[in-house]
Amino acid sequence: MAPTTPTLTAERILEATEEVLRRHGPAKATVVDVARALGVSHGSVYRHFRTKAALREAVTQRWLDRTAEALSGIVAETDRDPETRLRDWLAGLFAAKRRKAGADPELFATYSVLATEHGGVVSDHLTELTEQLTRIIQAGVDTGAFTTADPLTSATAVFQATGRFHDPGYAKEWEQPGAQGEFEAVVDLLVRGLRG
Amino acid sequence: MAPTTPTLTAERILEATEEVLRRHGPAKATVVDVARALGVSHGSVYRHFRTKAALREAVTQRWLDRTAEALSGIVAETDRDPETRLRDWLAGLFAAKRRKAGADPELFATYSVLATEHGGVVSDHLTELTEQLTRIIQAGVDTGAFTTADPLTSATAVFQATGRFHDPGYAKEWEQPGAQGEFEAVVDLLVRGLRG
DNA sequence: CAGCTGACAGATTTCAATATCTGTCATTCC
DNA sequence: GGAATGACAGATATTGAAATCTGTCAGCTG
Repeated sequence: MAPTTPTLTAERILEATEEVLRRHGPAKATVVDVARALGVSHGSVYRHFRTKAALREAVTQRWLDRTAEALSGIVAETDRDPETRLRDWLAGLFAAKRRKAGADPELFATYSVLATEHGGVVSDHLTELTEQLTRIIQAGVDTGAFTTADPLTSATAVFQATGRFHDPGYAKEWEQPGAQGEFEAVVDLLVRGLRG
Repeated sequence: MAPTTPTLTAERILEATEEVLRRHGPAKATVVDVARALGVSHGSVYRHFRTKAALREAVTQRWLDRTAEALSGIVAETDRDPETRLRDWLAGLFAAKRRKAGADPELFATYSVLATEHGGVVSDHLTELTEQLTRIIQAGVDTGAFTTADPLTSATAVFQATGRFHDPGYAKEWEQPGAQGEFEAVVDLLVRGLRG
């Protein structure tokens, strides 16, 4: 059959939006640009997303969800030692962020701007990650590896204490020589604290 | 004797600069404004500071030095228990930052901008604070309260892990309900880790 | 008729002319 | 004579008019 125009879906729009953001940056990426990239009028984009802000929010959520999903595997490996899983989870988060920031700094900076624009989805993302951490710490309490009165409080503390190694605001420092060692020192201290 | 025009000193210029920054903000504060506030020509200001950047850097350093000096007292109290001093030092840093940010948010935001403009003095400031922390932790190792292979590494880890409670970038969150509790949870975890 | 288009009003951004500022230095003032 | 001034050139910031964008919707198209 002859090549037919693919249907305009939300997913295709999000892909085009990411591409436009990569090319133009957050300040200059317009809905008209996205429509042009798809070969449709900008009115069609508004059929799928009520506002430009909603479109940007959706593309931001998509990006954050990828990170959360990549880490959820470690949470699910309930046969493995909780302390090792905790270390792997934190190292995985740091490595993923550092890799993204290093591989395409401009796109990373763009998503950092989008994230500050859409506090709501970021907040949900952080809640999701803290939940994952809570499950690993709870597993450690169950095996006796960790001691804590409240796994959620401890998970929040661990997540916040490692903020320097996952908060995009610190991205510049992730490539500096001492960063990996500093990360390990913080994790060691926190793990020792959890062992109680 | 009759009231005479006070001599134009670097200190008077720094005071006027802070006032101009408070009034106009970092983007609109000019050297001409500072000179006008002092009733002199802007050429006279350039006699004391080579460039506008040097003037801004000096006023930034002055501000950072006040924080470091306020905390140095706790380091000097060598007769007190190191764990308590560590907790007091961290709580003092958090309280001082939170108070400044709450009392005059615009001036605080202004100094935050200046700080990012002048990485060098900030870097020195952070080194100074980490040194203070190192001395407290070393005291704890000496009394047997703390266990660590390297007090400087541990001090760096403690300082970075508490970044959310002193880095100006997080100022908005310091006034939120849970902040004090989250701070205490992080400090408890870190202190437990230091006890080893 | 479900989805797409493009003209439109109001909001936002761009751009170039204009004004202000930075940093220098020959001259003035005490 | 040491400190201060103010005119100046080049750099930076402000402003307002013109261009573009956002979001809507009546009508087109397959």
